[in-house]
Amino acid sequence: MTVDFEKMPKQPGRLKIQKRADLVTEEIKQLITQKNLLPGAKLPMERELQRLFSVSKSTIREALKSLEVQGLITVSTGPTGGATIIEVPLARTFQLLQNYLFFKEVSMEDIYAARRLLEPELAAGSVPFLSDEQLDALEHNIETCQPTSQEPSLLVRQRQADLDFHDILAAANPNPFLRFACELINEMLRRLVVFSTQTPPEEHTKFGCANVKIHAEIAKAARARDSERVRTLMKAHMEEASEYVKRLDGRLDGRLILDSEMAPRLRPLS
Amino acid sequence: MTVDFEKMPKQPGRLKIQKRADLVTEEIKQLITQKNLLPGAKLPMERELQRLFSVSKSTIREALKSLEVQGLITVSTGPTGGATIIEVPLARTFQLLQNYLFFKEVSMEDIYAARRLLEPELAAGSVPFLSDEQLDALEHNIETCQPTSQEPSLLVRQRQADLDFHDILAAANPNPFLRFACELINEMLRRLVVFSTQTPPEEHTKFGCANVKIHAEIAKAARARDSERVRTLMKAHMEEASEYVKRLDGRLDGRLILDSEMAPRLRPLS
DNA sequence: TCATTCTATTTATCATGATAAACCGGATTT
DNA sequence: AAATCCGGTTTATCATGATAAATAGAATGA
Repeated sequence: MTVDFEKMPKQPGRLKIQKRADLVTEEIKQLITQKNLLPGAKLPMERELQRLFSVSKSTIREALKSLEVQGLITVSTGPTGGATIIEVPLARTFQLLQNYLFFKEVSMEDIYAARRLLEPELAAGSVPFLSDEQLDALEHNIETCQPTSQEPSLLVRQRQADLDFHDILAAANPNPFLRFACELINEMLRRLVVFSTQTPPEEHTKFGCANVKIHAEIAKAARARDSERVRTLMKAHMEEASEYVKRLDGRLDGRLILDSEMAPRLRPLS
Repeated sequence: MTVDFEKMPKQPGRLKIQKRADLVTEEIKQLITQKNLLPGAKLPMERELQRLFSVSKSTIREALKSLEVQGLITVSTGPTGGATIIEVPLARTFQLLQNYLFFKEVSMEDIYAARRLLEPELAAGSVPFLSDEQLDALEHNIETCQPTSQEPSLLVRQRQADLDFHDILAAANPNPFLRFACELINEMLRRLVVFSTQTPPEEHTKFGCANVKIHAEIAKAARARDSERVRTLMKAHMEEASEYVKRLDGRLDGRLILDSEMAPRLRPLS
């Protein structure tokens, strides 16, 4: 169990010497993989981990911090406290991914190029798996989305609710990878899209109305379990939305996402 | 600049009290966003950061470790050492993403469902931007892929090279989001696919031959700058590959990716 | 029964070194 | 000119507490 700290003094080759904390992090990861530790399982307490890997307090704390940042554990105080394995939260993954995209200058067109391809397939694939509650939620969401006012804050809320519709569909899809991709796109649109303040609010309202209309059709087709119609409608929806966003001068706000922004993410669904 | 450490003693609401190290991490991130610090820029040295945020050595070290794990900085020793901002490496992002997918049981079909949608569009979009070097690389890659032997290790290498073909195409695409999605898929296939040892090697060879054949056609169409033909060919390629992988009983090895596995990732292309 | 208080446990953060290792740049030697 | 050595700087890791805060569970009281 103890780590073999072979540090060759001058390794001119590729692999750089890892820090002890990173080695310990890897050891713990291997432990998780090998012993098939599931979310909820607890790691030994700090003092024991120190003994286990023969490292000091600071080193084990850095290793735990690493795992915490990666979203693999949470650490709590008190008796029965310590590190608990958790399923990596989607929000955390999104944040880490956003770090990557921060340096890339992703445009709205870039996102929609992928969204156009994925969403129709996602929606069609979800249809057979939509529960009655989810179908209700889709219909209820449409009501919430009904554009009534042109107040700026309401327009933002409306766009949020609009994305919730797509998240409900995503939640029902059995393909975790496709689901993740679409949830990621939704999250990016939700958090990073900013519209030019110059565009007239009427345009926004028109956009909202168009969305509500096609969402209603999609919900109806979903209720009828007509996957192919859902696919067709969603395809049209994506084309249309893509055009609107372009006209409304939607841009992505390129910035790093902070943990503190992630907290209020707790929508009713999953 | 100093952090306001308002810790309300009992906040029954949602947002949990963040640790100092995490607050400092956020402060530094905001610094990066606000001052538009580019890769290569250096943060102040540890001692100064301690003063700047009024925290102890351990806390600032945890904050820096957090940023390091997120791939936003590297830390080096010596004079002119300290934290340097870097572009988040793709490999790091892939690793963090794999942490998320580790708990999700993604199947081969799941990956290919997305790949079928994305790859044809990616390839078509890359065609106008392929440099002569990249076109050469595509053609050269086909030669390397030529299945000659049925030795197991060679079969693995062949599959790797096969994926390199797709990475070359991805590298030329101007859409960073689409590019990332496809590179991620390639990386997952490269690292996590395991085939049943029972399937006869002839099948693998047949798979390899089919790939070489269609790759050659794609390369030819790319050389002719025929985007639409590339799209059509790639679509067929994806359908075919999907079938082969199913027949060869390809599975995804669900495990956590370790940093030490990431080191040898340095292919010739960007 | 239910709510409150107490207490032991464990992490969070700070403090303060000490030693080792890596590293840049300049001086020295070959 | 090139290789080597050396000194000062900075991080890496360890050591060893001390105090504070959170928490689970037991003890207590209405």
